[in-house]
Parts: sequence; C-alpha cells; structure tokens
Amino acid sequence: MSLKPHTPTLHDVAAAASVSTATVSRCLNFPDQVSESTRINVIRIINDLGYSPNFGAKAMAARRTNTIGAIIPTMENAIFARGLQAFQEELRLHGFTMLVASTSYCPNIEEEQIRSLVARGADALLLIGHERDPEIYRFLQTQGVPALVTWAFTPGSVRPSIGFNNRAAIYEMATEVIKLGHTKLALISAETAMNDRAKARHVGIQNAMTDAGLKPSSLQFIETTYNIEDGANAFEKLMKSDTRPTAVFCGNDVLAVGALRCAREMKISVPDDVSIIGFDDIELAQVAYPALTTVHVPHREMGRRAAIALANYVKEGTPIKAVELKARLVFRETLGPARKDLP
Amino acid sequence: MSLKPHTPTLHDVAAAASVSTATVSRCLNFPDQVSESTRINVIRIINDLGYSPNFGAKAMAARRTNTIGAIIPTMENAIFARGLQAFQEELRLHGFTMLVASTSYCPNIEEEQIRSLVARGADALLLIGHERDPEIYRFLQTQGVPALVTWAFTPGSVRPSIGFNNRAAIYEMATEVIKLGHTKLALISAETAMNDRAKARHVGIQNAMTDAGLKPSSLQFIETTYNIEDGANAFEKLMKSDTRPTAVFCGNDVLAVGALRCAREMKISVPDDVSIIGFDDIELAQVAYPALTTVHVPHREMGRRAAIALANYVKEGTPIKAVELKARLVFRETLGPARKDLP
DNA sequence: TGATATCATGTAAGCCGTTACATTTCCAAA
DNA sequence: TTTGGAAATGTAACGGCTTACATGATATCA
Repeated sequence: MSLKPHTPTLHDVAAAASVSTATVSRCLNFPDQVSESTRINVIRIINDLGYSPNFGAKAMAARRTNTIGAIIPTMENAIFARGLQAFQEELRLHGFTMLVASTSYCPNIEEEQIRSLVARGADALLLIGHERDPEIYRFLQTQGVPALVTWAFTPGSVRPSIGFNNRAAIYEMATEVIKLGHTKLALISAETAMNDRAKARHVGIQNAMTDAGLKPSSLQFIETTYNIEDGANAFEKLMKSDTRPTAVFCGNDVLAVGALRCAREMKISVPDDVSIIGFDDIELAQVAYPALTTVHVPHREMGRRAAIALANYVKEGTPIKAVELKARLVFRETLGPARKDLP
Repeated sequence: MSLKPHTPTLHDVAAAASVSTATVSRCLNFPDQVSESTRINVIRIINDLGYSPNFGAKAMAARRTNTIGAIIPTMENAIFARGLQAFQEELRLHGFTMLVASTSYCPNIEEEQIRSLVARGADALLLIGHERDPEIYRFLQTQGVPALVTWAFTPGSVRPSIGFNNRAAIYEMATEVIKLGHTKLALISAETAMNDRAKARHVGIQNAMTDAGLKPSSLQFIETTYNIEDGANAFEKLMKSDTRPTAVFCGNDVLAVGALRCAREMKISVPDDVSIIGFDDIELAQVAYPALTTVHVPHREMGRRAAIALANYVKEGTPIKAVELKARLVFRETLGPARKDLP
C-alpha cells in the first residue's frame, strides 16, 4: 500500500518482453502484423503485469476515444431507457462505450451536457429531437463531433436523423379516433417549446381534425411535465371542464397511465365514457388496466440503428444516412366509440 | 463538412491572445491566478474560437478523467434506471460524467465491461451487488480504481456498500405473509448463481418460514430470467402444479406483473385465490391492477448517495463508508389472507 | 547466386495539455 | 529613489501511446 504501485506502462511491457513499444502496441491493436511467437510472448507478459493501456495517452495518440455520448431527457422511465439499452448493446458489439447524460427536458441542461460530453471526448453524440439552439450545432461542427438525431424523422430536414414521423403517426391514430365518432378531443402534451416531437404530435392531431372537417381550434390542449401525477392532474382538469372531451390523447404512456388512474378514481369508465390514447408503447401500456391503446415506437430498433450508423461513421467515415422507421398503432382497450347520449 | 475543421488547441488560443499556453491553462483551471484583464481577453478568444480542451491530453496531464462508470444488469426496466438517473444527476453536480455499461445479468459480460470501463479511464466504478470473481477485485485494486457496491448491504462485508439488507427486507415481508395464514409459499427468482441479492432474498423467506415453524424446504422455488413473460410462465407452472401455493413471491415487480397477467388470463383471483408479492416498487407496481404489494427500494436515494461517496472519494480521497438504507414494505392490493377452503 | 518483394520489428516524432520552476512586472514601504 | 516580495506570466519537461518511416531479416524467382 505505501509502495507507489506504479501501474505498468507500455514501456514496462516492452522492456519485459525485450521488444519495442511499437511491437507491443501492435500486438494490442493489429495482432496480425506481429509474428505469432512474439505476440504470444507479449500477451503473456501483459497479463502477468496486469497491464491496461492508459486511457488518456491512448485517446491522445489515436485522436479517438471510442466513446459515444447519448443525451436524453431522462432514463427514469422506459421511454428512452429501452432505446438506450439497445444503443449500448449494439455499441458494445462495435467496441464502443457509452457516455450518458440526461437533461430533464431542459434545453439549458442539454446544452451544458452536450459541451460536457464533447469535453469528455465523445467521438459522436446521440441526440433526441432536432430542435435546439443553432449555436450548439455550430459548436459541434467546430469540434468535429458528429451528432445523430433520433426519436424524430422530419422529412426534408437538414440533419440526418433516425426515427419516425411523429406527425404522421399521431395523425393516423387521430383519424381512427375521429372515425369512432369522437369530435371533442383533448391533448395532454409535454411542453412544446424546444420539443419538436411534442409540437409535431400537436400538429398531427390538428391536421387530422381539419381533414375530417373538425375545427382544429376545438382541440383542448394542456402542456405539462411528464409524470404519472401530471397526467392524472391534467385529466382531472379536463373532466371537470365544461367541454369535457370524449377522447384524450396523451403525450406519452406515462401521462396516459396517470389519466387512467384518475379516471378510475373519478369512477369514469374507460373507454365507455372517455377514450384514452397513449404514445410510446412501453411496458406500462400493456400492464395498465384497461390496457392502453397507444402508438408503438420502435425504441430498440432506433437505438440499434443509431449505434450502427454512429459506429460506422466514427470507424470508417461512412456517412450517416437518415432512416425512417415506422411507428405502429396498437389498439388495446382504452379506445372505444364516442358516447352518443351526451349533448 | 469536407474541409478539415482543425479543432483549435491551447496553442491556438495562446497565440491568438498573445500569451503563453500556461496562462490560458490557468485561465481555465485557476482563474484567480490570472489578472482580470488577461482572463477576460483569453476567455473571449476561447469563445470566439470555440475552443474546448482536448480530452486525451487533459486526462493524461491531469491523470484523471472526471468520469465514473456504472455497470448495471439492464436499464431497460425502471429497476436500475431510476437509481442510475439519480446517480447521474448527482454526479453532474460534482462535475463528473457517467459511463454506462449493462451486463444483461451475465457475469462474463460484467467482467468484460468492468475491464472496458477501466480501460476507458473511469476514475471509479459503481457496481450492483457484491458477488463476483475475486480476480476482478484484484484487477481493480492493481488499477487503483475504487468500486462501490450498491443495491445490497451485507452487514460485515469487507467492501463498502450502499444499499439495503435484502435478506431482512424480504424476511419482514414473508413474516407478514405467513401471519395472514399462508403456509404454501413459492418464490419466482432470478438466477441465484452470482447474484447475492437473489440469494439473500431466497434465504430471507426461508428464515421467516423457519422462524414461523414452517418447513423452509417446502418453499417452491423457480429460477428464471427477468421479463414479464418469464413471470407469467413461472406463475402458470406454479398454478398447474399439484401443490399450488397460496402466496407467490417474485424477485422483482416485473416478474410479479407477469404473474398478475397470467392470473388474470387463468381467471385466478388475486388476492382471493392467490397472493402475489413483488419487489422494488417501480412505477409498474402502482399501475398494475390490482396494485402490487411489494417492497419499496430507495432507488434514487441509493443512486444519490453513491454518487456523493464516489465523487468525494475521487476528488478529496474521503474514504467511502458503508451506508445502510431502509427498504419499506408497501401493502397494496395483491396480498390477502390465505384461502382456508382448500386442502 | 543475386535481385527483389515481403514480412517483422525498431526508431522517434508527434498528440495537447499541466505544472514545477524561472523570470518579469508591479507596488508599497522605507 | 530604492528595494523586497507578491503577483503575473513564461519556459519547457513530461505523460503514455500511436504510427510514419526506416531498417533488417527472410522468402521468392529468374
């Protein structure tokens, strides 16, 4: 303990193996450039000494860290955690490690985290959604750090993204809902400022209304944060309003489950009295009672694809190309026809 | 894109500001050692140029990365994701970044990930549970990387840990269950090999049985992986066995929710016919129907405490001391008295 | 056998910060 | 003024690895 432990370096290994540091380095990075006998010998010594390359030195010399950063709103609920898990698993297969930061849906924290991960040497970044201060994109540009946007696919966007069309997905769902006779709709959404996904979903519902001959301005709209409680509160407010909606869209499944709980507490029958529609299709959705009708988002697939794209870009410079994935409607038990007996 | 961007270095900044690199470095790291005028000027140039220190160089020179690694079984469900989120938030407050790796509950992958994160320059590691190949602890020792064990607190353990007593928590719950007249108990558990938490919970139930005069060997025990499906399958098997239990403990809430779903499908009433008990108290538990009786684990608190302990250790060398947190029984709707009318 | 290609290995120049130590500048007290 | 010491700044060594290039060894072919 008191003896300076002196973690072994490349030099130590080289000396012990009576070869040059270059050879040792090659044994580690390009094994087939070294003769088998030397390699075996060197590897043995590496193990004996318990040598592990110094990260800083390696990063500096190689000008790469093999680390990719992911910045998401939160990993507390499954919405992003799933995709993140898949992202990490795939990254590992390509020899990369994942740095994670979360923003609690706050743009300022996001900016700070982006700078922080870049400073931490991330070779590339995974971001959620397109919308952020252009200054940040400029910063990433100067730093030469590529960023891939996920959870959103906006046709014709400048930046490559891997995701799905939020607007189209919810448009499709809203159209189904309207077909069931619903005319009084509501949306419990995340804050739409700096959140293009929430914005797109809002617009998507309005588009569907317009196309079905409904007045989009009649859509009741509540912005809130993303907790079960918030969903319950917003739902309660809606149910107590004069113009009670018959179908309530929720920005995600977490809010929807909150709404569902509130309905149960208020003895409002779902879907007989009111339909509730979620978004994301996380575990919560199938476990909820009644099981949630929602939009299935290909979380894992997005994470995987993003990892592959980024890994190839960093390793081989393969340009990242946008991929549009499909979100799918999942009809379970919380959507039913609109009640006709109400005014 | 095609133009080589040449990320600015300390030298560039120094040159542009007509000072030495040392002065620029000091502006960044010890601002009060620099006169105000120089500092302001340098900072301005740093911003103009969009300079961000090169991570590798910094890590090498400072012999620290300000990065802490977390290795967890999975972030796919809320069980670890919650604690991880809190861990990261707190880490951020202390100026650290988090590296994440997941193991899918596989010891080999865990070992690989530990080595990988150390090689990636983690200054310290967060691990789940005590049990792993001693070789790994030796490796961490040589590398001088401290590791903190969480999600478990085993009295008298050599290694510092921040967590709760798994055995005691489930013992308490089992005692309550037995008080309700249950004598035929079952446990759907994770693989106990290399999982001290699962092991401790198994033992805890058996202890409670012994202390209540029940034969611990009568505990029906199924080991499985951790998915909703697995919970459902195991539960079905249990219900179809000759010695159908009246109370089923589940290794976590995910399994419990699967069991619950299976019960619904089999038209088995919970808790009238059979009681189901979860573990962790994640969102799923309160949203399930009927709401799950479970053991509440202080996930966020564990994460926060771990972050503080590790940050202080890395920054100031403050020794890490073990902390025992309390797990709390949460009685909801899936636990009831044992049916008396069955043989 | 000599010329040439191929493979294995070595040499040493970076990479970009930090920091111990040296030097210069500035100011207050004598 | 002079002078001593603090404050500000500069100089340059150092950290551990990668890699372009040089060298040496071995194999191949005419």
